[in-house]
Amino acid sequence: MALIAGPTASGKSDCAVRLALALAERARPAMVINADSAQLYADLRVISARPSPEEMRGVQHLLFGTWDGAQPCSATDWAAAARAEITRAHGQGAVPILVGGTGLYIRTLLDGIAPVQPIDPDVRAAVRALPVAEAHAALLREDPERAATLAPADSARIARALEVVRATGRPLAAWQAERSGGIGGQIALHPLVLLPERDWLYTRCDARFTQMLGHGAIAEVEALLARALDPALPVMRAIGVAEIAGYLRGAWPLDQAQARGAQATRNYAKRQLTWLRHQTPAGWPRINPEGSNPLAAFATLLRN
RNA sequence: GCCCGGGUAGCUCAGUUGGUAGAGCACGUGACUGAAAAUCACGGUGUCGGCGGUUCAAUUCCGUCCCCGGGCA
Repeated sequence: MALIAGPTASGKSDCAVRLALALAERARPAMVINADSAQLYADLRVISARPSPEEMRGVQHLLFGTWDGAQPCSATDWAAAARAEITRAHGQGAVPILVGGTGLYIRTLLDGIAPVQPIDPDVRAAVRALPVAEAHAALLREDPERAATLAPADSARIARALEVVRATGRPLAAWQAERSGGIGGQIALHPLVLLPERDWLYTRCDARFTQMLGHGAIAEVEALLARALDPALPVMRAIGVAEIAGYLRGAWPLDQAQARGAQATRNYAKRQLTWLRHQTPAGWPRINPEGSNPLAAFATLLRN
């Protein structure tokens, strides 16, 4: 299995397609599997920069736009879906090529994750309805050990820790002592991390968001808003949704929406770079995609 | 030309009854175990428009000049 990880706008989709075509030339079928938490959703074609049929160049692409926005996709959900596709590819003698920028998804697939059972929806709803300060206070009582390790403003992690103790009766740390579901030990992994230079990447982030606005992003967000989904859902929090929604409701002009969207894209790209630099095994090769040939990193895979 | 208001961090602005300054955002660095395009933590931003004067000490007071906005002519 090949893995191409990189921040937004780093050109990783194109790398994946080129690798797939190179493999096909050597009579080895290959398919691209999405490891991006936004490109997964059917509602986010333009705004997530999902590759177009032309960009796919005849290479089979899986898990792109296959998830309905009304349904949140957790890291475990994605890992299960990816595992199934990888198994099927291997069964066909094909090489799966994972592409994406969602570090937690990739880590969950390879290393597994704490086997916490699904949380009771009522418990989850109650916890998420709490203001952070109250949730933190509750966590100090119910799981003081975990509370001590979290910043009092870290709403997402505090809510997670709290829903886990409440729904399972065990603190999160107890669950996290174990990891399950990882396939990293069972596959031959050929990873590549794209670490572009900052200015180059930011310029591309800006250009990309501007381009989206001219290619149907506004209509796409309009259609998404018309579904009247829970604003807390992952689809609703994708970059560009809030920015364009503000324009549609008249809160700010289009150029503002563009500036905000580009800004959010850059901020996100920075977070991804930090993740990729430090959360990824040191042994994984890293390259600057600007001006270097990514296929060189897959020499052994292409030789076999 | 005259009268107001304003010139402080990359941006928007606060502030100092005279002891060389601060928020948000941007930016940088980092964290990351079932929402991760999420959620956080930390960090420095600096000729306080220029030049003079008063003062032990001026970003702050005074003078003058420049620039921006508004009004009057």
